[in-house]
Amino acid sequence: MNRKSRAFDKETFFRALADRTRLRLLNLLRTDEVCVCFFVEILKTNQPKISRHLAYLRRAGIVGVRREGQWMHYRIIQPTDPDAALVLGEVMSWLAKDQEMQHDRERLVKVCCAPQLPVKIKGAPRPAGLARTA
Amino acid sequence: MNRKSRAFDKETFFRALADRTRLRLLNLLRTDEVCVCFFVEILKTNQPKISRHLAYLRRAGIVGVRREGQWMHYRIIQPTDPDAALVLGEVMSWLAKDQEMQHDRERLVKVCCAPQLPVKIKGAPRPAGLARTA
DNA sequence: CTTGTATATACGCGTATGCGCATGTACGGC
DNA sequence: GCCGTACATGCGCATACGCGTATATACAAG
Repeated sequence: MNRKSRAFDKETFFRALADRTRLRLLNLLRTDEVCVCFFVEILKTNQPKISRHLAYLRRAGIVGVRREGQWMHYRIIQPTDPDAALVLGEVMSWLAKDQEMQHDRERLVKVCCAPQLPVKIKGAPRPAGLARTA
Repeated sequence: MNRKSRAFDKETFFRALADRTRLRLLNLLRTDEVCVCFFVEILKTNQPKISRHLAYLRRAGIVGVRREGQWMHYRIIQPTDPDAALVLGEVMSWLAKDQEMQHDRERLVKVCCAPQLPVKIKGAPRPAGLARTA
């Protein structure tokens, strides 16, 4: 094996997509990197749950992370396997048509574009280019 | 709900793809309908295992069945959700590039085009248009 | 109606998965 | 050094999954 695992694991890839919470996370990542605390706020769940699902997506080679101080910014990355990347692209477009997914994104825009962030994430760095993608 | 379930279940769909045995079954179905007994022969496993995985794929809306006497012919069907159909198409092309999958198909061609079928499936109806797709 | 073949399903088991809760780790500010 | 915040991970539990074995169902032939 090289730095990456030798053959892209299709089972792990699809299993990563086979969970509603993970699909909702991916949907929120469609256009921006997003900080963990926003996921917690938008999906209205506890933080360990979010972190574990993000870790799963990371192990599957679907998302990457960037640290900024104490905040972790997650983003979608191109899977090493180009066919996986193709499939993932289709999946993302699919998600964009889902009603619950659209609702999630509206909430994300509303929260992070508001003049005041909610108390629980008062200092968090906001996603960059959201408003026009709703 | 109508005849079909109202909203296509993405979780079930992806979970159906998150298993190597099921991916191998789909790969063997890429160009033809195939009878259960051939799966048992090609994947070299027991029959209940095959039937259960096929049932899973059927519940996920990915394959359909046709009865011919005592034989059951499985085939890939278009998922009711057009985006699922798109994704499935990409996945099938992806499988076509996988080495183990290619090997499976070679074995299928070799078995079903041989002058004599193996003893265990001596009377089984063979898939139709295989030889040129190998 | 009985037997044989092809396929589906029930059962029991070991293991994996997702969860909430508690704790560990990494960073910033003092 | 200390403490507080953001995030990750360990633990215990309930549930789901895949498996092999045994059994049930559906059809064909006699």
